[in-house]
Amino acid sequence: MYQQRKNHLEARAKILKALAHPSRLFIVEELEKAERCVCDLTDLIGADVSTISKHLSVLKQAGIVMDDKRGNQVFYRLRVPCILTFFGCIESVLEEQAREHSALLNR
Amino acid sequence: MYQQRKNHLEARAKILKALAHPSRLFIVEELEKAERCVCDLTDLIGADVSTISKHLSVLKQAGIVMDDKRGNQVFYRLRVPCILTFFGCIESVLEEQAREHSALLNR
DNA sequence: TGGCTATTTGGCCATAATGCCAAGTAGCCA
DNA sequence: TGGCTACTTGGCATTATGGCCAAATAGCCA
Repeated sequence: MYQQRKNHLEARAKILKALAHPSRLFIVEELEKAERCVCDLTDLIGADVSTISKHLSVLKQAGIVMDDKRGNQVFYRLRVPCILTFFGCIESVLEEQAREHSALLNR
Repeated sequence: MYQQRKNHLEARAKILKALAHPSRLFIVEELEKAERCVCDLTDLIGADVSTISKHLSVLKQAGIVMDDKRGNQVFYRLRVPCILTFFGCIESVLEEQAREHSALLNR
């Protein structure tokens, strides 16, 4: 595997890794609707604030979200608009799995 | 967070997690071109066969690839055709990062 | 300034992921 | 059958992740 390709794959993997957590997916879905402060997301998810803050840091690190401090709140929003279409593919994996599963049941 | 939504997010996260590794991304890209046996992928990636086999098992577990034993070789191929468009979005995250980076440099 | 709220960071523990080697399984072919 | 190749699985060490609590930081407002 050439080094350049390897670097590229690592960069992609990093982004996918950042998305690969239920709470972070939830955050991304919420941010598709509107920007949110950490406190909103914390309430919605129901984990410790520090946990949510760390999730947001992972998403920010990966370039998926950006933050904006206003007063003593920090608002987060998506940096890129395409995450939705992105998920379309994951859905089709899930549907395929469902089909497979029901095919097994109906045998 | 409702239980149903939580389950759905967990299912999505599982798929993303399966993709979130350089070698597994490489495998998916190779399988976009054509089916491959484990030995081909092992040569291309240059890790231990057992490592590749485990990566393939992760992808299979996630419903991304399927296998087909022919003779004493096992051929893998993609189960879903959309992975490419999927990556388009990751690319735009990467491009955005690059823009950001060069903006910082040129300041 | 002091107290309050919002957020981040450090520390710690439990659990999961990665990768190698070694051992096991399965199919071919002489 | 025996030996070879292809692959998978178990075991183990190392490292990364996820979550909480506690402490630190930052901005408001009285």
